[in-house]
Amino acid sequence: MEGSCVDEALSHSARRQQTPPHASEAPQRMGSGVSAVLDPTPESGMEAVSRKLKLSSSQYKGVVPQPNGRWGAQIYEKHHRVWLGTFGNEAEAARTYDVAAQRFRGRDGITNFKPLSESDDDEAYEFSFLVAHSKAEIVDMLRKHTYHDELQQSKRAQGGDLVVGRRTTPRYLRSARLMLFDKVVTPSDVGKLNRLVIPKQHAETYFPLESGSSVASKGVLLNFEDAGGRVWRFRYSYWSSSQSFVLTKGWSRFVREKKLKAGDVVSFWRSTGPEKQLFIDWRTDVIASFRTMTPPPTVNPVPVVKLFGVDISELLPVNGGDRKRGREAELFPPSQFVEQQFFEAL
DNA sequence: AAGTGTGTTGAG
DNA sequence: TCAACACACTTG
Repeated sequence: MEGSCVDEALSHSARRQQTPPHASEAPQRMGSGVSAVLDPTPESGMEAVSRKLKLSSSQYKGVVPQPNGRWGAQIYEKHHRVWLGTFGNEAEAARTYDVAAQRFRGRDGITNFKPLSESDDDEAYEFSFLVAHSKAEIVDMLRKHTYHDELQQSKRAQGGDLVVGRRTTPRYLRSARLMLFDKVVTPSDVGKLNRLVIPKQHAETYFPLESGSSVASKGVLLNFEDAGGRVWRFRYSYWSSSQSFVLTKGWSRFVREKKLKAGDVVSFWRSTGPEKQLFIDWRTDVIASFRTMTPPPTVNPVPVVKLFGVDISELLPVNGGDRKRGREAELFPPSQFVEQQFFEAL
């Protein structure tokens, strides 16, 4: 079987991109794999013996015709073909390939249709589901045609409501998280102004305030949970004088306690669940720590140990960045950020 | 017999 | 990396 090498570490890097480009349109073509375009004569029994039936190739990537008119799906990795099963219809085989492509090649793997899930949330969820399983497991589901069911089932299993009490929510959320945006903090973001400027485009997209309303000028209080499960509350408002969106009250405390420096990166996340809970995380300025470190520098500033239950500590330098994050690292929740770190580390 | 997936090759 | 093709092997 070719499935033996399937479980190696992910081979390709994935770039973070909100909307991966689609593969070209794939207009439906009916019919079986047997090309009969100009020969509608039904093959009956014996003619097939002498006639060499030409299999019509698939319009879909990763899909190959089978002699009986069905379709096979396959993906290549490391010189080897990984067989993904056979299917009665071409598009189904193509979707199967797509799933494998995402699992094997990351978010930006070329696909026939993806993203199928129209909502970002769904897509984020599906991706975390993929990464949470080994390649072999995914391939197995695909071959047995149970992938979709298992995905749904896992959604259902997660589906329970997270009761948000007055306190912190459970720090280990199972639900997938969607990265909203990163910001490299400027000197003024960590300086005396006690505010963080949210780039306008991101502010309007992710933290909309009714423009001109009193709410906008007075601001609203937003809660963000950090990797350690601690909740930070910031005032978020619009400063008309500078025409900018800012986090004010509460921000300086975050800067102080996290020892944020200019050049560090703050990232914002949102849970994909119905609660739309917000998260904040930060990481050190990779370039700066690269410069100041004495021993062979670590590539990864976040000493993530586990990724969706998969121990990747051997793949990542554990000595971490130059500033400690303590036990927070162990508690770092599943997230696309982690996925990116993971992919990029390989 | 029907269906599946591998061996192999050559193109890109 | 990818699909085309032939055919051995498996399954019902």
